[in-house]
Amino acid sequence: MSSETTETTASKAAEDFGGLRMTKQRQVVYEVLTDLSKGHPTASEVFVNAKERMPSISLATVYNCLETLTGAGAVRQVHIDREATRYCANLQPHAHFYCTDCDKVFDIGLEAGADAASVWSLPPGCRVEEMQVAIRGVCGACEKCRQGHAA
Amino acid sequence: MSSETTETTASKAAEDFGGLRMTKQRQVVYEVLTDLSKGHPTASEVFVNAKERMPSISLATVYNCLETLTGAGAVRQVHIDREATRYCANLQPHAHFYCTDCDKVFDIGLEAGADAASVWSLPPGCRVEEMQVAIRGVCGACEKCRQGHAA
DNA sequence: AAATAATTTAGAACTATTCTTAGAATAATT
DNA sequence: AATTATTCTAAGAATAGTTCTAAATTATTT
Ligand SMILES: [Mn+2]
Ligand SMILES: [Mn+2]
Ligand SMILES: [Zn+2]
Ligand SMILES: [Zn+2]
Repeated sequence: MSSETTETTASKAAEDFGGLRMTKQRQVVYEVLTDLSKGHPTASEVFVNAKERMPSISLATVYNCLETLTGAGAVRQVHIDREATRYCANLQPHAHFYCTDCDKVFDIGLEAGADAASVWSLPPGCRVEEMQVAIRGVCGACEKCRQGHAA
Repeated sequence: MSSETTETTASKAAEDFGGLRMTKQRQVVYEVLTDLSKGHPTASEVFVNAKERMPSISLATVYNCLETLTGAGAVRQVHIDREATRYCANLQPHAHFYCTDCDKVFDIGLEAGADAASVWSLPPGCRVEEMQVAIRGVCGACEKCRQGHAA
């Protein structure tokens, strides 16, 4: 994952994203994302975590960095309804499952060999650039918990 | 446009959505939606059109009606990134294609016999309640237009 | 009709995000 | 190294979409 000669494992990857200048704050934001990626944090959540690592950083900078990293393709935005944008460092094609009970967001991988677009009858001549799949429901843990309460 | 004994074909359907009280303004909002459904209008766009049919209607009421109709399942919200919520009266399961060139939103039907969730490896035990599929790209018309310019 | 409940209206308030501007940091050039 | 040009950050103002509030209107029940 490193590109130069000496690299600590912490300040890894992140530097070769389309000739992006990797500033300290971008590094920090990116690291927060890779660390919390499974949590799909919002900008404010990233801000809280980034501030622990770099107390001087501002919310505006976090927004700037997130936008820059998104533009560079290092990070992806996740939209669930019209809630605050969440961020995800998982670049594999995947869907998002939002549990309406615990408010958590889970990555859902593609079935082996499947193509996400294949089930949709897209009109000929159009060019697909991106696909966002948001599934809302109740996750396994919460579903089990519910059955405990009732029944 | 009447509500009493005689019913025009225009003021159809809309009244039996889960015992919803079909007020004049809900009727108007619903009719705007069925008329402009293919356009996937935003709340403000619905407002503009509703005002033509009922000049007294307010934006707040349009929001209220849209929420009520959504709750009753008469209408569906469409979320494209974090842009303004759009509304769609097409209740068939379908995806949305958003053209980044002309800003239009198109309904994309399921491939015959296909199941939208089947390509995703959902964890066992979870319950799916809704699925929003947003595809962004360039539509056929705009793509053709582009080829005309360049090349 | 009177009382009660639901709905609409107009505008204020709210929230996530974007924009603006000035100054600090960094890079490139001399 | 000093100068210049460029990029980046910080702080707060501005914006857009939406939700909330309270009063007025309309519908329903008693
Ligand atoms: Mn993800
Ligand atoms: Mn639609
Ligand atoms: Zn859950
Ligand atoms: Zn187009």
